[in-house]
Amino acid sequence: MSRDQRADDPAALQEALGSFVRAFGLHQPETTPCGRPISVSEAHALSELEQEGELRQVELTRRLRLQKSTVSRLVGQLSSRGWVERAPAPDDGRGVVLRLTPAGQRAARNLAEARRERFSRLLGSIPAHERAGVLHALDVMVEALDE
Amino acid sequence: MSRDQRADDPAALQEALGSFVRAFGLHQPETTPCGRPISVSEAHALSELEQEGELRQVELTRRLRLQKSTVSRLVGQLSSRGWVERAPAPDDGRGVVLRLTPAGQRAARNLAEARRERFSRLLGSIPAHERAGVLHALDVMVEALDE
DNA sequence: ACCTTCTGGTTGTACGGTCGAACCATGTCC
DNA sequence: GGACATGGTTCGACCGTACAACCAGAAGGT
Repeated sequence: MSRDQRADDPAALQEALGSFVRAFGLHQPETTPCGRPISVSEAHALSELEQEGELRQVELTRRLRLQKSTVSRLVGQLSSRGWVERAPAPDDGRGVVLRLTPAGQRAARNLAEARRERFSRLLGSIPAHERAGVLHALDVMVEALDE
Repeated sequence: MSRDQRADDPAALQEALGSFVRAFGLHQPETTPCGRPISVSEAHALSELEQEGELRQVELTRRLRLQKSTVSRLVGQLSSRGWVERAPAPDDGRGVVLRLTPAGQRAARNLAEARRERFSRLLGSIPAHERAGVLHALDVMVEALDE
């Protein structure tokens, strides 16, 4: 099948993506694909917080694309694990600022390490000269999905 | 961070993939990304059955990467919607052979159509000069996963 | 033949992530 | 200052999934 024909057959893309999602275990969101006893959403939250240092809860909601109620509970779980601190936002009396505790930073690093191993294997299966293109393509798709 | 550094960092891949999964709404498995009142797993099951015509239940379990109990219930739901028929396997007294009913075939076609539209819109949001690259990147990833 | 083990399916139970709605407090705008 | 919008929390419900127990049929060895 030629390249142009494939571009006109979006179902093939869905097929491939569906297989990918299942192969990665993403259909079971309560365990991370890396085998850690932590949910996918929690892992993403940890990752965002580690990267940003501080994050407004509403911003986390936006990035995770969840309802605010869900994020509230999610943060509550992370907090009761001792991984996240909530502080009142200095510039907005309604807001909450989230930050990782030292224990949370350790957890995030451990998680990142497990993730790194898992994805190293996947990345290793991608020819080196294709890697940048794959990453760029995923960025492009996310951007497209936001419109 | 330069492009090459990023390309060799598995965390970047995870980042990109995580964003994509969330942007696509896959973190909410009880509604299909196409906005249909049908779960992602049901959609996949329908798709597999449409493609294969007939499928042993155990084979569906394998393809969907679910537990057999989950698939049993899943099939029960599709059956009570009148979309799937169960018949005893001719060569194995334990087995169950699944097949789409006419209504199920219609549902599968409708679903495929909705999916097509969704992906067409997605493709439409991707700058034309990026499309070939994105399609190619997806191919590469699927290939990498099959190893 | 018989016993054991494996395999495909079903049912019961529990868990957990997500949403929507109701509600409160605070910010914003006319 | 009143109306509306925004950030968070809590409550209730839904649903997909796993695990375990169980049953029935197949497979293989003695």
